[in-house]
Amino acid sequence: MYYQSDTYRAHSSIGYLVRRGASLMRTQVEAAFAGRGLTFMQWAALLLLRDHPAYTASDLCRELHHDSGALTRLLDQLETRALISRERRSTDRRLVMLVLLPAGRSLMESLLPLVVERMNEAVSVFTPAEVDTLTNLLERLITRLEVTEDDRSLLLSRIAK
Amino acid sequence: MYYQSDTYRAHSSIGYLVRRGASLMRTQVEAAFAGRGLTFMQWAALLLLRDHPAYTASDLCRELHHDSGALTRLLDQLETRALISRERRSTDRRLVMLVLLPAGRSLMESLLPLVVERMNEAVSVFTPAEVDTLTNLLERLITRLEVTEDDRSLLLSRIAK
DNA sequence: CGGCAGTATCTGCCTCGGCAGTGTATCCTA
DNA sequence: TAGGATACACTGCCGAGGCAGATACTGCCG
Repeated sequence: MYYQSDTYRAHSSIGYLVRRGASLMRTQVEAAFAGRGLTFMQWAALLLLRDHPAYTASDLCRELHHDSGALTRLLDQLETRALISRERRSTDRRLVMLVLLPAGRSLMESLLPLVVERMNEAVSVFTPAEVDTLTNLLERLITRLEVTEDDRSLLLSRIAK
Repeated sequence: MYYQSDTYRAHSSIGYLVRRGASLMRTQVEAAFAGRGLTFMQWAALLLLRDHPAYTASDLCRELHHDSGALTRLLDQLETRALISRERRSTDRRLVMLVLLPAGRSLMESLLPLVVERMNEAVSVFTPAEVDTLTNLLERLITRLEVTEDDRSLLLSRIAK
């Protein structure tokens, strides 16, 4: 039992800190886009599509842990700007293959150094070992929370039946 | 330089991890409210008001690092539910003093153990020392990012003049 | 072949929060 | 002491994302 009810304060709780940190990191990354009008999630989608040319929309949804409805609209915007294209796969017409178009790739690659620079500024107060530690702790926290989330949705689906 | 452009991957970046963690923590905390219809931010506001009875709206805004417009609406909801009350201070009529009403206090205190339990579940994969480390690293990250944010807004206000 | 379950994508609806602007009160300074 | 600067709370507007349901497609099993 790390936290106790009678000494629990918002500002020293992981819940508050991680939320505040996420908000600041988002601002930090989006500042690197400098008027190019990308959101953090759009950026993340482009980055994943570069490394995984064979992704479908649901792959992306799963990897980003993003709402499927929100993802559809996000892809609409990227497609309108001709950064990606959608293509129904002929063998399974439910699937939409996503392709990073040249414009999308070049935009992504021109922004990447700027984003990396911002990220390095953010972690510039840490030693490399500390960044490793922080990364590791966050990964373990996420893994832990995903397990309980799965339990919960499993439970809900069982109740539904 | 911790991150490099040619090896940068979304999933191992602090930016992605902290965002994902914040989303999961929010879900985790709100699950503890079990149909009582509180949001994470409303909860945080009630918690701060318990510890600081003399807060004004702008105090809360500053402590929560929350948008002032969003905070006004959040307080509207809490006031409608008779959890808090607003009172204009007579000596400085710009200020709105916030008071945690008995209903708000009892709701907060009945939920607190549940929230603390959820938080403890979240950090149950860590040793106490590791939670300390994570807390410390997040606090330093936040401090670092707040500095650059201040620089930026200072710059913007200078440009405006 | 027909129905049924499961999956992928998309749409409508709603809430939350960011941003810019408004009105009012107070402070500061010439 | 008048007038501008600042602070505080609030409002309108808009975009992002969560949730539930609709639609389209596939695969399975009788």
